[in-house]
Amino acid sequence: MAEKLLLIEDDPSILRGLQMNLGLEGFQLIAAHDGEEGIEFARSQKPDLIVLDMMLPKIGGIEVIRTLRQVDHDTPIVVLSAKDQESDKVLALSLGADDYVTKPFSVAELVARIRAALRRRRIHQASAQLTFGRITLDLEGRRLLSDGVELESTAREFDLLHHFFQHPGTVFSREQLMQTVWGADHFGTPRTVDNFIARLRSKIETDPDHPHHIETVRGVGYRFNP
Amino acid sequence: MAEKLLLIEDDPSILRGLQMNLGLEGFQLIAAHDGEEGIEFARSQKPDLIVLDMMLPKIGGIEVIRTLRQVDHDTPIVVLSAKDQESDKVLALSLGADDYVTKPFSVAELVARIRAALRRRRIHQASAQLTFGRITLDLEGRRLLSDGVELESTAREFDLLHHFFQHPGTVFSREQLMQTVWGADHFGTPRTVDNFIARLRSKIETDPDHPHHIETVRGVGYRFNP
DNA sequence: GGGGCGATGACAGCGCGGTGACAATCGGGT
DNA sequence: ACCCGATTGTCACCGCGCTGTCATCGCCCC
Repeated sequence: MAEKLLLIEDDPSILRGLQMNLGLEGFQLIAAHDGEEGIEFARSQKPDLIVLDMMLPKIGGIEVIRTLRQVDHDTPIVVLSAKDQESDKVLALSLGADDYVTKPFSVAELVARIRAALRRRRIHQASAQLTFGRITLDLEGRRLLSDGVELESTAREFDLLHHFFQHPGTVFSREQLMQTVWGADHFGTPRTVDNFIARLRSKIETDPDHPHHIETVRGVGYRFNP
Repeated sequence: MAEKLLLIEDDPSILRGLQMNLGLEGFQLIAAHDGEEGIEFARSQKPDLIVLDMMLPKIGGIEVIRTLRQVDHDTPIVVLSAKDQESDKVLALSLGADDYVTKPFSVAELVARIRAALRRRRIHQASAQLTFGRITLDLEGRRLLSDGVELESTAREFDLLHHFFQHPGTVFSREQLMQTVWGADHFGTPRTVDNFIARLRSKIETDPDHPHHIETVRGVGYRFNP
């Protein structure tokens, strides 16, 4: 366990957010602040996966991927980039990046992609499913199943429920959920969380008026019960 | 409460500054003047967090981190260093330091990072439960359990009992409880405390008329007995 | 027996969460 | 490029239950 990730990210605030969130996810982290450092650490530290921001001072992200892939074809690379850089995306993937997340991104999505990339690379046979009660999350297909039959769920709904499934029994404030599911750089009212909770309840709860799985903790936030 | 910090700092003037400022923040302080002393005190004194200056005589900061992490992977380490030592920074973090502050630093920033590191560790700790007798507080789920079955409890009730659990056997005046549980900026009558004590007693005491856990100390306040 | 302190039940205010409607945004298809 | 539907996010209003205060009663200690 305890996969070692190399984060190549020059923006200190995003870096801190990543370190905190990915740290909580149980990853061991190494941080590089520009492309040069990134290449150096990729060689010296042998990370299990590299998270690379395309917007870098000095050497650009494309150049970093090219250099890395000259000596190492195996370590998965997950790329972060602004959403309008479509050309970068294609180029990065063709150079050997494994996956691509556009900013602003939710930590849940990033984590999902990191885990997926790690899983793909290893022959790690862990079940790509999380099940509590009659509800199952198919992580690979990003599908929500109840008793094996699919329930329609949107991206946010899935991410939110995924986060709850990863931390059953723990209370989260609306602010915490905003941070981890919507992303550290997202700004919005806490009320939005309520709405998605309501939508999830209407789908997964047997009796949405008396929810069992997603419980309200008054004055604090919400808790997921298995 | 009163977290114990170990300061490893050879410069006497910086050390004095840290002692004064961090002392005022309510931390308990231990000072080591070089790396050897630091390692020794880290082992003997079991501090809650270590503040480490990278510029040290004899053994360097990197070496100190490496040595500390061989036996102890948990105690957070916050590193101080001159701002141009970028490589040290990354190396320190990859060796297991938790956070990094560059000199010249503001005390406010250092304090913020210390508190963040302490909080992160507390969250990360597995056993988020406090148990006395048949009563258990599940801190992650914010649940109050008696013999393992959940008792309904409101936010305030939980916070108040949580405070008692953290200081068993200590008498608190109503004013102190108001300050710590309700918050320093809260204004209200001391009678409110009585009410919440009564509500807690009715829930957790076997015989609420002759309370055992939450004892009245006439003329003073209340005390929690395990 | 008296004074003072704590216990407790009642109650009013309001803060908090639930929810439906709507606006903004995204994305896919033609 | 345009349109249309789905998704996402915000707002406002409603209703409930927590919270805090008061008044009264009881009890302990002097």
